[in-house]
Amino acid sequence: MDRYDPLKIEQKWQKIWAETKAFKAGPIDAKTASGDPKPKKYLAEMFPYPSGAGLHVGHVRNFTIVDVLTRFYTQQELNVLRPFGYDTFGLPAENYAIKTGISPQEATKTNIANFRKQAQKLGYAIDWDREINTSDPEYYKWTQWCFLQLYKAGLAYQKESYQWWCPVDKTVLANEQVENGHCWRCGHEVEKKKMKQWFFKITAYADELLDSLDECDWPEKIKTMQKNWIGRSEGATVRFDVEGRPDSIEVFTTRPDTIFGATFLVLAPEHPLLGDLVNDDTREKVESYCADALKKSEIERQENKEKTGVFTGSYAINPATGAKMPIWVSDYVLMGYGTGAIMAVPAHDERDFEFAEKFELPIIEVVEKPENSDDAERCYHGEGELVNSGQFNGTRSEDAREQIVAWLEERGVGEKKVTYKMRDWLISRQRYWGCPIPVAYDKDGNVHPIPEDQLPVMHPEVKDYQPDDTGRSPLAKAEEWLKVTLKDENGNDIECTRETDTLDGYACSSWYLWRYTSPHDTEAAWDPEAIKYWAPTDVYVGGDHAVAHLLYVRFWCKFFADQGYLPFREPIKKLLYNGYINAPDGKKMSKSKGNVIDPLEVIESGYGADTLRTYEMFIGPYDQDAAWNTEAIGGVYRFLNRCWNLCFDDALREKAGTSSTISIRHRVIKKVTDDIHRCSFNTAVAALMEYVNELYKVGHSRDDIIALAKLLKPFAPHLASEMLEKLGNDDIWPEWDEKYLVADEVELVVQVNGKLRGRVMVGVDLLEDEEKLKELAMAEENVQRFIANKEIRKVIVPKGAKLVNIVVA
RNA sequence: GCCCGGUUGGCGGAAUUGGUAUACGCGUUCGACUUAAAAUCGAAUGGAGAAAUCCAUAUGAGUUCAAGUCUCAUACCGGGCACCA
Repeated sequence: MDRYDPLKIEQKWQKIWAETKAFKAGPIDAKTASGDPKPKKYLAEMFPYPSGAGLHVGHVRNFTIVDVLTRFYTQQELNVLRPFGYDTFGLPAENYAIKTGISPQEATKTNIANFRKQAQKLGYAIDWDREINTSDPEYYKWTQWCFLQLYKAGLAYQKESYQWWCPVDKTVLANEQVENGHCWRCGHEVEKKKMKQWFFKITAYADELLDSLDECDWPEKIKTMQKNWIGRSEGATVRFDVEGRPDSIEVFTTRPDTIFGATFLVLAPEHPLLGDLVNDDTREKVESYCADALKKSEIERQENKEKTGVFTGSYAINPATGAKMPIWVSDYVLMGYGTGAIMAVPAHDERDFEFAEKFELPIIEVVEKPENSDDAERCYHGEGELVNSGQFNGTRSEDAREQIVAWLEERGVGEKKVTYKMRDWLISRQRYWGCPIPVAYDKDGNVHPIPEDQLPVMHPEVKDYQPDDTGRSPLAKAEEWLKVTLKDENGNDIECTRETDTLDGYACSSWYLWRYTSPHDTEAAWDPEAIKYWAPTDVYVGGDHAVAHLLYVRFWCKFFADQGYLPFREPIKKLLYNGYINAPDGKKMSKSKGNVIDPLEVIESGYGADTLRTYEMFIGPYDQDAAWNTEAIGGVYRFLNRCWNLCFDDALREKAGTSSTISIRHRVIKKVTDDIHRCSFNTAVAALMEYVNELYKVGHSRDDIIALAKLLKPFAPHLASEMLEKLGNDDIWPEWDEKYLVADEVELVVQVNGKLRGRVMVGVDLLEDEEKLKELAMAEENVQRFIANKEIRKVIVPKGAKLVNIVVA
């Protein structure tokens, strides 16, 4: 007998799969044997950024989950689409180019080739004819087309404002790319810089993005994160007249019920009206305060939570009370949220309270604290009856909210308003290695979109990829490329200069799931027929981008549905968010710590891809983090060896027929099928191990081994293929028959007062006979010891539990 | 601070609907094979106890015939958000 030699058989099957294009998705009009349209499954992982370091064990976990499901559904004879691609635009390739002089195009090509080779070594069931790459002009031509559709619909627009700027990467960043005040790529502290930039109006879909989360079969954790990110809050805007001036200041509040307690206003340092509110005494102080606030990094603003601020010199009038309210400026009010101005109610808001205490401003209680509430609380922000609130005294604060807004509306000084924390998506990047934004500007600075028939706008060749502090990307150095002649509506030439910024990489990944359905279409971004059949994606697997990518795809989906390009409004039916694999020491793997496990090394050390794949599925629940265990992987290798021996070792085969295994076979078929359906991959592998252990003990038939190979195939496809070849069998997913799952006799558990006291074997036919079960249970020897001479209060026989509980006094 | 998760043997974890806690794997121990070792195969393995049995799912209460699972409180660990008015 040959020994199990994973490297040999894996090479053999990978070659066969590549040559036969074994995982090519079926046509969209595929039919079943009975002539009905063939049901489809569309599965994908979050496509990787192909770094120079190659695949890591995290990729392997992510891709293997998709692979197990892909092979499972394929074996069930569904029409399965499982494509693969590369998210190739981005900073690492560009920084590499700066360092080495190797162009991003070159480096990307090399890295893709490496990733492809590695993915093939893992035996993934990928339809390789559908490979895509976001930096391929054939792909980004259509990214630019998407941009133009958003532009035409008014959802791509330019705005000059303060933006997050990373001084190291020398580019602006979206809110979603700033983590705790630091750049998500290089980790450097970000700054605010006033620039004119392109945005996508994701806020236009804020409500739908929030509401339709309910339809998504996604982890609650991710849905909650998205809900918090969108941050919808209902309240009102109220206008406060400025004393002695024609201006009024608009504020946003979620607590209009507390307006009688508003004793001062606070404006953000960036507020445009500030200049008008200062007088000769205060001008200098306010200006220097604002200048300081703008200079401070967001980190500094957050670290120092002690309230600071300056009085502007002006007063506003409270529209509810008519009282005079000083207007202050402070950096605890943010320009980007609401109106950039607040009415301060120190009696009922922690931050306003702190501010009022520090600057000795009046505090007026307007909501009565219930008697049973916590006394330690210095300012009460719960609900209660209104006091000091004129005609609203005695009203519950919950009810007063509506009533007071209605009253303000009547008087024309306020109205209901909903605000969101989510801002529009900033998409300009001052970098070379991104998708060029397909617009140009005439000499007056007017925007002219590049006509669709002139796409793609390709990258110019440049020698120097180094960005600088000018706020213009390296594309600005390609003088010839910059010039473009466009036509106006009368057909006259307009001399224009191209946009030099590139698109945020997240734009490229916002539509790739649809491109996969017709990846080589030269007429459209995606083929309407293909999209109708394949999309939306049935299962999408990844472990990152909870609020960035996963929000952006949903936004684009809704937009293109509105434009008539997509027949659905949610792009991903089921999302599996997998956990990380940490180093054996439990810490994050990182090059600098030297604790990185290289999957290719694991394979080539002799374990092979099947062991690696199966181990990563067995390591724990897919959605939890796990630590690599260099010894435990040996257990999985031993298991696959035992599978091999069952099939190829003649000595073991002789044990066949010594026992009937039909019941355990049907039980494992059911268990593994159920477990894969509920994505409990670790217990599916455990069930297979248990099955093999049993077969070793009691012997086995040929059918037992066929079932084993079929059930094993999603996890260890090479080994399973080798086994099925030897057995001369297909790989169609086995079915179980309920009638084999019930044994003739079952063990009845007997409890006395809930404690296990005895076991009785009873015939299956007796399970329905409650009286007989009670009788048998009470007759058991050990049970007798516990119930003799005791009053029996109750005997419980739960349905289907194979258990009797005797309750005695 | 607020919002989510989580806490089960020496370790990773299982227990899907409230019904036999600790499946499966690692590690450890013993045995077989071997001159020996590795590999492989077999057995044992929550704690205490000679045994009957008792005690164990972070801690404390509660509901129930029955709780790892449900309820309340506390502690600890992880994640997300964080001056969002």
